[in-house]
Amino acid sequence: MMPSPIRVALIAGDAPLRRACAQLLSQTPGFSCGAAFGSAPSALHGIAAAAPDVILLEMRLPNMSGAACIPQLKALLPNAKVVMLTPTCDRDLIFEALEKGADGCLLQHPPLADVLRAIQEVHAGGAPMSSPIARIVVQSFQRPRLNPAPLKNLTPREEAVLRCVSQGMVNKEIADQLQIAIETIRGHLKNIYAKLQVRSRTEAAMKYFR
Amino acid sequence: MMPSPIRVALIAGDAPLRRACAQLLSQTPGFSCGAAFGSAPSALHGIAAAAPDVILLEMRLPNMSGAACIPQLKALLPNAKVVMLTPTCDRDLIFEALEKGADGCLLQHPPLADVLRAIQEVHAGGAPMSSPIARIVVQSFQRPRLNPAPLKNLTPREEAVLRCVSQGMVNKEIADQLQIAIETIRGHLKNIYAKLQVRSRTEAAMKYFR
DNA sequence: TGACTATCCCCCCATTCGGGGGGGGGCGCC
DNA sequence: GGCGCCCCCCCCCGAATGGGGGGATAGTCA
Repeated sequence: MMPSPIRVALIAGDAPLRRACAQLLSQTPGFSCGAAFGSAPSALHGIAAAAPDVILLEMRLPNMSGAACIPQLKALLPNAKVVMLTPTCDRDLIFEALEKGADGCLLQHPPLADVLRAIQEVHAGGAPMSSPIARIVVQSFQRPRLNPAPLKNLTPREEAVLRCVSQGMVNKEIADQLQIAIETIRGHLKNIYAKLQVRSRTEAAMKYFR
Repeated sequence: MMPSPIRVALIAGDAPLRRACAQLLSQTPGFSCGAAFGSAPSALHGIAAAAPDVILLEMRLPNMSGAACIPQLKALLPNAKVVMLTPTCDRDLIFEALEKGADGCLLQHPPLADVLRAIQEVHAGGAPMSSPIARIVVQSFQRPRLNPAPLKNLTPREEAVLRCVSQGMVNKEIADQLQIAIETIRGHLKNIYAKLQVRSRTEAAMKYFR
């Protein structure tokens, strides 16, 4: 028996892209193109009726960032998955989209065939990303390793103190925890502030946990 | 003309897994299994000689977290790509690996065939991830939006104050910035502490930004 | 040996902070 | 009109904080 096709909605300002996707989806078994919109407002008005499983959303829409309307789409269709189509590998665009709730992110330029696999993948609970985008996303996790560098000149003891500070402990509690005098804590803190170029424990804690 | 095969090194404590991978790699055109190690120390000693393009690294190694030796591997072989094999979708394991510099992350249990595609992908500059892992990674970007929920009971003004606090400002600076009296800041802070169940600005800042 | 650093401890002092009161004005809802 | 909430301002007080000194010990390294 045939599984019911995945209903896909398209939101893209780029008319050729929209037509190409719609045609591809209509012609491929297992997929159906429920609706296609050229702008965010028209999509927000009409998409609920289409009840798509997956929404293909172009990043650059007229008058509006594609990412900006993800929350509204999710509000209308909490179970729909949103796959972004981005023209470039701009980090900010990608991160904005992911933060707003995108479930996947594809480069819209290259082989449209990948779109079909991505739709299946996102519908199955995955998070399809084009290779360069996945790379950017993964690298964003490594960035935090560039930060510890500046605070690597902290001595082990100072780091321990800072860790306590970043947990919200007051000096007395830190002294207690580390089994040293409170005056020592204050001494370490002075050094930490100097090395981190900050003026307060809160600032230091934020630098530590960025 | 035949492109030179991708040289792969294996580091896995799980002997059956290691054997299965090695066999698969040896038998598949375009791949070669340059070396296989059962532990981190043996790998760190012998892997340079193998000069692999891609390193398959099991997360759970005897005596050592697999992620922990990524930096050393990268130091020995700066151009090698590291693909982690994880037995579970444990968020902490995954994030640790990515932070230490892993270039990809696969579930080791299911179809080993994916491994071949992942190796090609990572070698081509991508960041292969199994679906559930990609999903976790993507969701981690949305976490920042899930956090504001608990502190959603903050009034707009309180949130503004807290944002300033989390930037390390002292009360006077906040009062300045928001153009209100310092006493008002202190008032807002009292409410913030009560709502967030904390006792200090540092604790509040950490809750706001964790 | 001396220079250097990490760790630990102590002093003083002005400022800030946290916690406890007390107000007033505005806005929306029942 | 009352009631609750938000935003704003003020008081007091003790404790914590930050910033400035000082010094002791031990280990490393050249």
